[in-house]
Amino acid sequence: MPRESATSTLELTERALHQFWTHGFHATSMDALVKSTGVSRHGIYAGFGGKKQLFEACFDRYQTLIVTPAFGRVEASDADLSSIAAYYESQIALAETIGLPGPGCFVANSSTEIAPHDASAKAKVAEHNARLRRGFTNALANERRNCGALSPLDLGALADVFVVFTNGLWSMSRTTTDANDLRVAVKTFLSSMEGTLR
Amino acid sequence: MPRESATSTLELTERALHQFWTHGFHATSMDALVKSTGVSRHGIYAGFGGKKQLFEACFDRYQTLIVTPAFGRVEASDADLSSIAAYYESQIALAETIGLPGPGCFVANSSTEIAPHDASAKAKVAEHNARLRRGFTNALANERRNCGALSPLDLGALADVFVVFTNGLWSMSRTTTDANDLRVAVKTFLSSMEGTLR
DNA sequence: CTTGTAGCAGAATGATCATTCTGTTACGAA
DNA sequence: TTCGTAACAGAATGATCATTCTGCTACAAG
Repeated sequence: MPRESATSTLELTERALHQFWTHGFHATSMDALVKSTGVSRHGIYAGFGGKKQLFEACFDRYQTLIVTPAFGRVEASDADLSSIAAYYESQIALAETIGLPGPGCFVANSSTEIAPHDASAKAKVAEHNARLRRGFTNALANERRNCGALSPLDLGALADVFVVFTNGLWSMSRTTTDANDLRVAVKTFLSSMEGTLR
Repeated sequence: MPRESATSTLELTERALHQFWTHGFHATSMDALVKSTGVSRHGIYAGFGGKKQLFEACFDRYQTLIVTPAFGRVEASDADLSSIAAYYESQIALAETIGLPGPGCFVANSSTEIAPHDASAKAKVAEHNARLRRGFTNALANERRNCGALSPLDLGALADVFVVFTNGLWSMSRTTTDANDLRVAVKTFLSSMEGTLR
């Protein structure tokens, strides 16, 4: 319930994203969007065309607002396992700030709620997972080079394990009340993976 | 669209479960339930009280119909890591039979779609995850005993990693088209975990 | 001030959908 | 056959909600 209304398209999608993220697509009424963005129905329809289009615009907003700031370090050319650890920590800290149990991952949520019956949402989810996979592969390759391991490990397969774990982690953050549980799971997982890379 | 209508309460919930599982709660109309179960609105309301209650009954049905047959082996007193592998394989094979991308896990789906705004659904999801955790802890304890490892490993933390991975796996099965990707992720994950247990 | 325009609030519209209601049918018991 | 009952199909109800529409307001340009 912002005091001021959104003054730009970017700010509008940001506020809409917050609604969709925490309540889901179906449970977010047009009325709730009008109230939370401070923008009139007229403004929303003129700017986006409808609820569905506004929802889709939120995907891109989520990438730049949430994913990139946290996951960017994993995609950096000098990223390694510690970058992945930092990524998880920043997301857990964020979830903690918002309050646990949290809203999880907007993309993963959309994947279960919308994607089964919507091709464009499905494509956006697939693209997001591909991004994660690329980033993890990058960091894992660096890590392996750094520690001088030479075994012919399938980094792609390992990256997939990270993608699966990541999806599961945000899924768990929707029911967990204690951020420490998430931290312990991450720590345990990462030290196992570290052992595997050696 | 069954030719015959459901003749028992159990059969009714089974068919309703299929609808809710594949389409979600919101996207399953009362009309769809009437058509797919072959039971009249009157019958559904007389037997359950409403859509919501029917949905809740599906949780228990899912446990006995899907979870227990597959996860029971992990809960057996002689379970070990191979039981966990068999569990994953049976669920992947099931998803393959239904067709990928599949409906994922009914409980996890409900966790994102319903649980945020429904206490009873939230409790059922938490209970399910606790069940997974207990089962994995059991199998991991056996595995460690069998291979004679003595290091003071936190099995609970390791079990949590398995719970997270499991949630992530079913989440991925909603977008993946190739069951082999899931199998590779499982295989890679399990061999890492095996190394950790030694 | 006047006029034009952009954006607003909130009322109408129309669709969808859970729930309830109404008649009808099938069928077993007497 | 004749009740009585149970369950059916599908129409009415009422609520919710996305979308559209209708005036109104604020304000900038002249």
